[in-house]
Amino acid sequence: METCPKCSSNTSIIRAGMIRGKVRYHCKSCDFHFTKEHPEKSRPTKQIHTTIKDIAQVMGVSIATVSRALNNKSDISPKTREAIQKIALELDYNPNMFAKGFQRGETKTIGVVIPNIKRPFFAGVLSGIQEVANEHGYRVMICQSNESFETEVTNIQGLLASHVDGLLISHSKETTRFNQIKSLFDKGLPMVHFDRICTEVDTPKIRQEDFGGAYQLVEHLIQQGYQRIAILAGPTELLISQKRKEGYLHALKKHGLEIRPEYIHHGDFSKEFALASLDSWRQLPEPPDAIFAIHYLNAVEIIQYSKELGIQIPNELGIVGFGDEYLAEIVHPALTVFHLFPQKVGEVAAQMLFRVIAEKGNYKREDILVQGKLIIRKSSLKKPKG
Amino acid sequence: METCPKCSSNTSIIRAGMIRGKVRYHCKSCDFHFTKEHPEKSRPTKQIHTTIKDIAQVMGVSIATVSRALNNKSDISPKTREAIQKIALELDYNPNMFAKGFQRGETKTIGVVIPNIKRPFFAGVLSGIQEVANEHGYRVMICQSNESFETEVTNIQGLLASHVDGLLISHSKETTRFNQIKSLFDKGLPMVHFDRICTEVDTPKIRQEDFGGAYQLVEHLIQQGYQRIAILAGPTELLISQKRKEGYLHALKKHGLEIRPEYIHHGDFSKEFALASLDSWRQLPEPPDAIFAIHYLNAVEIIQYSKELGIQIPNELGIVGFGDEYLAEIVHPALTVFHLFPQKVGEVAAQMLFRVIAEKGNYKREDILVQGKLIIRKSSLKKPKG
DNA sequence: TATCTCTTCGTAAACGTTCCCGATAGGTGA
DNA sequence: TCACCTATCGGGAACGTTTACGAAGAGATA
Repeated sequence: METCPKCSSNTSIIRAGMIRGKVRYHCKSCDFHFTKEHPEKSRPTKQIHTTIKDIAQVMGVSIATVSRALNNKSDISPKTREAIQKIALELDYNPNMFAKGFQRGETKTIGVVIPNIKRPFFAGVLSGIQEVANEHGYRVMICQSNESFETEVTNIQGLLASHVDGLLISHSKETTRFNQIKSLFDKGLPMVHFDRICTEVDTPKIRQEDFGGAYQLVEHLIQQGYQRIAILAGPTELLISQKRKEGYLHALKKHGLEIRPEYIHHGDFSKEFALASLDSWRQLPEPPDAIFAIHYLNAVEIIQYSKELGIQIPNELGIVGFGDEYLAEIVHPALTVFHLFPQKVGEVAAQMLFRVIAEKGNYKREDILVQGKLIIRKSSLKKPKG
Repeated sequence: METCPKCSSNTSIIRAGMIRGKVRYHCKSCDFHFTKEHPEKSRPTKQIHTTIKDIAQVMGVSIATVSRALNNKSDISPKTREAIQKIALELDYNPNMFAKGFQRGETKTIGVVIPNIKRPFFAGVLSGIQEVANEHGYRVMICQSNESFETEVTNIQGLLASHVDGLLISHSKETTRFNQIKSLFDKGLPMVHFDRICTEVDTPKIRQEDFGGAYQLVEHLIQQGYQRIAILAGPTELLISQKRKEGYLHALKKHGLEIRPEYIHHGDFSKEFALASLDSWRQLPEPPDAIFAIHYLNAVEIIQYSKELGIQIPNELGIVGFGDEYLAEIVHPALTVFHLFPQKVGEVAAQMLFRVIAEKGNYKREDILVQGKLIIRKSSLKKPKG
């Protein structure tokens, strides 16, 4: 016969069914339900983290005092403060950012959404972001969309669940609907766009000198005496694609050159696309005498392929591109590029985000253009140098 | 005269000093201290996140029920569950991972410590880690040490404060003391080392085929007829440096070639180091006729510099390297490399970490060697191909 | 009707931290 | 001695979530 844990009676106990696999009892005299308990109380889990509670226990003070000591707050005597800090050091305490963030409503973490880490541009951006974030005492959470809209949405969802304090976004190629981030923006989540920006939301935007760079590259080609300049552009939807094409068109117009639609190819940056474009251009009655590739890899691929085909660079064909410096230097002939500063983009973007976070919504929106630099090498030097 | 909020007396109130800028009172009749309160109760902060409490309020049920519904637990009727899930969707709810992690003691976040994101190898590793982490529903927090021991320690400290569930580490060049991670390991924090591993702690280690790759590269050089093979190694402390050198030495020994100390240069992977090494080797009475650079960038730099110096590659000087495929293909002459699979390394490392996490300490430690692949190109082809 | 059963829901504690507010001790000046 | 003061400490609520366990009710069985 069982005993009621409440009134200690053992005469008025009846069985009252099963619950969660255990027998349930009912004490009629005090009207109390209960189950048999199992005497299992082992907590063998090794404790990885020291808490302020541990410190409080050791010191014989309250957790409030420990908190004050560790955060250098007032209302505490220097002696106590130092003693606690010493113990904290000894016990190898470090604060649980989760609990901290949880209670203060901020997590000291920012989220970054990019298409692909492996692309040197984004790796550089990340490096810049990291640096600035570290200076501000923030951690960085990174997600890749792999150019998939769906993944991007899921990623942002995940970052949001982790309660990031802010978001740095560079959209995937696929992304054309922005209701998700629009709603986040409306809710007041600090966000900054960079590179692959989105014009439909009123966030600060960090961009590279796409228009100006393209303009400078094409103008350089024209000054070198090239007349029939083709452009190997990216996907039509991509903003950098549009901007760089605009720079290209503007340079042509400015210098009175004809714009020929057959010289304008849009593609997906793949090697196949680049080579096929070159093939098709060569079959024109008037093939281009220079190519502006908005992606440096395509430019490099064109150079390699031209060598295979026996095309003389830069005399028969001038080539310029956007982007990465190192590879451009290595290829033969070295590639004239408009060099961008990925790390700088990351730094500027992160700094902007921290401004937005600090100013709590009432910031003045601002767009920033990170300057690039024209680097002239042999792939476009038709004239003798000088 | 003030009124005591406890006994409502207003005759026995005396001032009792100041506290936190406010006047303090003392009621003598009920022995109660109090301050004047300021009637400020505004909460204008826009709410970014919906909580289960919000849902519970809307539905008129308890938060426990909401939690059960959203986590597909038992003890709930299908009708209620569906209704709650519908509301949750409408209210755009997503769970606060912080609170969740906080209460369950796990954060669904892993930390990664690497020397530098910008290096293609690590970018590739990260990409692999990300992918596997996503599959497991984990988020990734990344830190760069920038090859600084101090930064590395701080980073790990920070990740720990964020209560990551596990750690993936590739050490900086500087790191020679491992007491920090040793103590973490002893506390039971799941950890996996990759690439720049640490032999002093009994963690699972993911390595690349350093020894085997170096052996294959050098053997290939020997088979091509090169006799005086030099090695451009990295810092002595670095394990990959040691392993690759061992492979080099083993190949020489196996084929009966003399080991010449003057052919072995240790450095910091910098361009200056590579060029200076080539200069110094050329001044030897018997300069090397082939160079094995354990870092592909050094190999590429040697190729470029050799061209400047008018050295014929591969006839006068054969060159082979470790690493990145794309750049190796682009350079002229194309570089023979032992290709590694960074993404694979990341995937394997992450998978291993999740195994460790899942098996809660009682896992069997295992080291994994991620296979590489010898890719022969022109920079080492002395003999006509075939 | 008395006893037993199962389903479904609510209550409350716990996680680690911060912060508001009151408590207490020891002063000072009249 | 009484009114007043300051410095320093503790108690406890709050943050969002999960979960152990009890409550309530309906139905089944005797």
